[in-house]
Amino acid sequence: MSSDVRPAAGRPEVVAATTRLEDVARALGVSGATVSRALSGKPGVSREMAERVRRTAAEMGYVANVHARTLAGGPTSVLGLVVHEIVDPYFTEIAAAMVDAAEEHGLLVQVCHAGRDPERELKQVRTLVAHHVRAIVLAGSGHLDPALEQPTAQVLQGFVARGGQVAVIGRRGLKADAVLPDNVGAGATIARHLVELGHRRIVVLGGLGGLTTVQDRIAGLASVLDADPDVTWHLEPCEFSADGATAATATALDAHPGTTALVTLSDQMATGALDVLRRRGLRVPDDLSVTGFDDIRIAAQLSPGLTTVRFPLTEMGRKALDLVLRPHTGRPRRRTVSSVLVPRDSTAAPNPRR
Amino acid sequence: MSSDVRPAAGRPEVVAATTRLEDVARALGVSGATVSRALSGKPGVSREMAERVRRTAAEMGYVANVHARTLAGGPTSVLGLVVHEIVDPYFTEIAAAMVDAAEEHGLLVQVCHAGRDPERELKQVRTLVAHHVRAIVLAGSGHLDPALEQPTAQVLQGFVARGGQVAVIGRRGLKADAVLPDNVGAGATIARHLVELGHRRIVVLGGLGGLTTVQDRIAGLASVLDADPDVTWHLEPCEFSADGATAATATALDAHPGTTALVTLSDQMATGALDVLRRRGLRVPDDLSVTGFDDIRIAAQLSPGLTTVRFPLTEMGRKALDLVLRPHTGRPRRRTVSSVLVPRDSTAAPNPRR
DNA sequence: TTGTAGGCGTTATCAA
DNA sequence: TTGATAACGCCTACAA
Repeated sequence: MSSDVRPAAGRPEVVAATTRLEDVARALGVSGATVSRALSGKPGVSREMAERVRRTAAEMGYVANVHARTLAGGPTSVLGLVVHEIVDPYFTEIAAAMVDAAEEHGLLVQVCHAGRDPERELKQVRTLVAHHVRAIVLAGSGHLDPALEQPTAQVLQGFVARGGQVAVIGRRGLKADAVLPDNVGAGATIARHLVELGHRRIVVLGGLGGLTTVQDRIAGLASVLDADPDVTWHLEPCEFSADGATAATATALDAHPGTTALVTLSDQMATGALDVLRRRGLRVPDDLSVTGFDDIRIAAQLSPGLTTVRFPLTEMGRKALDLVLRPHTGRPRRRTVSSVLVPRDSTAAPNPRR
Repeated sequence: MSSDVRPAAGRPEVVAATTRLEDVARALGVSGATVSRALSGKPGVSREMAERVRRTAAEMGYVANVHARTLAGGPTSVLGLVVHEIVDPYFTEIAAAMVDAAEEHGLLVQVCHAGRDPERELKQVRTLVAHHVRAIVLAGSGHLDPALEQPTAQVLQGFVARGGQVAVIGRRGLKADAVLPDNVGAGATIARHLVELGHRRIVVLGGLGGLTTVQDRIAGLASVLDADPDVTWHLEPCEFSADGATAATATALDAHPGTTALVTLSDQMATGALDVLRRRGLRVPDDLSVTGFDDIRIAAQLSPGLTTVRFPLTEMGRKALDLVLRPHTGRPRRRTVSSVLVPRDSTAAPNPRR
């Protein structure tokens, strides 16, 4: 007697067992191989047979077991996405774009949270690899210290070698397909905007954390600010977060009293800075102009509306998915996305009375 | 010769094959069974053996193949989360909490986006079921029309019958473990706050969309407002979104000129309303008080800070994970979470000059 | 305490 | 065009 018979049911089965490939095959009196081929649209099955199989499978409510399929070497329908901070709207918008776009392709996205910790990131990537996801997308700044990226890079390399796809967003250290926001250009844009408004004493919040994004944005700012002999600017060491900005803003205000413009390296940081200014009774932009980066959703809802440089986050997410879904083996492809200045009410010409 | 030997490497392997259980076993000179037991903390392995295995596995960067494990009957390490809108901070915070908490348990979360569309939701749930996720969490309001929920309910029932776990957040129609925000209570809280401030002419934005959350919040508001004979209030039909609020705010202002307080059913809606008021040159709270629901992160960052009722979103996410991870079979468990009034600057006593 | 062997549901490789 | 049959990598009775 075949061992392939489901547990005999003396009484009616309570637990509706999943219908398997075999069940469909037996119902049709054909082999599992045929059903498999028919269902995955592979050649080697007659038109009518394929049709019959499909119909029966549908009637029986058959859904392939993803694990069995993957184990046997079939294609995976899951994508992995690793972000630094899920609650950060910057990543949320990217993630949302990917989840949406993935759905259009019948794919699922596994979201991981690395908290800017290289070790945690490594662990997440390892997990995704173990899940045999079809592709892995890493979103968020890389680290200046290559040693921190090395282990991850190695795991990813193995993943790619085994047919996996990899793409990164906003990360230039890893040798992979990349969607790269022009952070240097964005920095220059912000700096130009402030200089044109007449600001000559500027404080930039940032530099801590060893992130390439931070470095690039600062480099862009410096390229403009350093070129103008009338401008004095200071880099106030600050973590790349709202809380970091809260702390650094207070320090900076005390250390550089003549400042007329405060540049933060992200909209998130700007919210922290605005909080402090409000508590101190300083008016924006009358007393101080403030700027951000990214143009996340809330930038427009803040009051005053935040002047910032927009990166097309949704587009970036979709582009990454696109890269990852269009396999290729040559050298890494790069999609640079540039920023657009979004002037709002948080910047103005410096107040002459100060 | 064992067929279990990896492709002989005449030259150094380029393709780093995944290390398997077997590889770890061989490295230690033990059987796969021992490694399996040691790694999954099962009894039947000596303390020191277990320790050696764990160390070696870690050194070799071994991560179990999820598909093989699941196929062999092991536990699944993936959770499914279906939310209405990923970009909505309400869901983002819940999702973040779940992803984080899941990681602590070595689990991954597959995030799905249903866009408040029952059919799309059904499809997402089906996909998750096909992926044999360990548990499915549905976050977000249910529909007033039970017929819309029925197909999903049925699929979930089959999932549970096969050992799956299900929990919902903020959804009372489905027969499953649930984390239920006290929306009625929150509505009452907001209404009481406004009445106590002295408001007598109030407009509530909401009612469209057929969502239970909306119905409950309105019921809570009504329970207080209707009880006060001095209060006149109107329900302005409005979609449950920021854009909806934008449109409805304009209409409501024109239709009910004497209004002193504008109640929106979510913080998101409040941002839409505030936008309109700002554009119309109306000051909040001097000309009009405005309230929200949920206390999502940006509520505090708006200017004026938004008066709202806080639901502990992070806690709700973790609670749902908790329910889902502590299997049980009896009747559905319910965890009700109550709200707290968060008075900020968007509400004040009505201006007597108006 | 440890090892052996069979099976989980598919896909892929051969034959037929 | 179809059908056996061997992987895929792990878990778990059962044996030792």
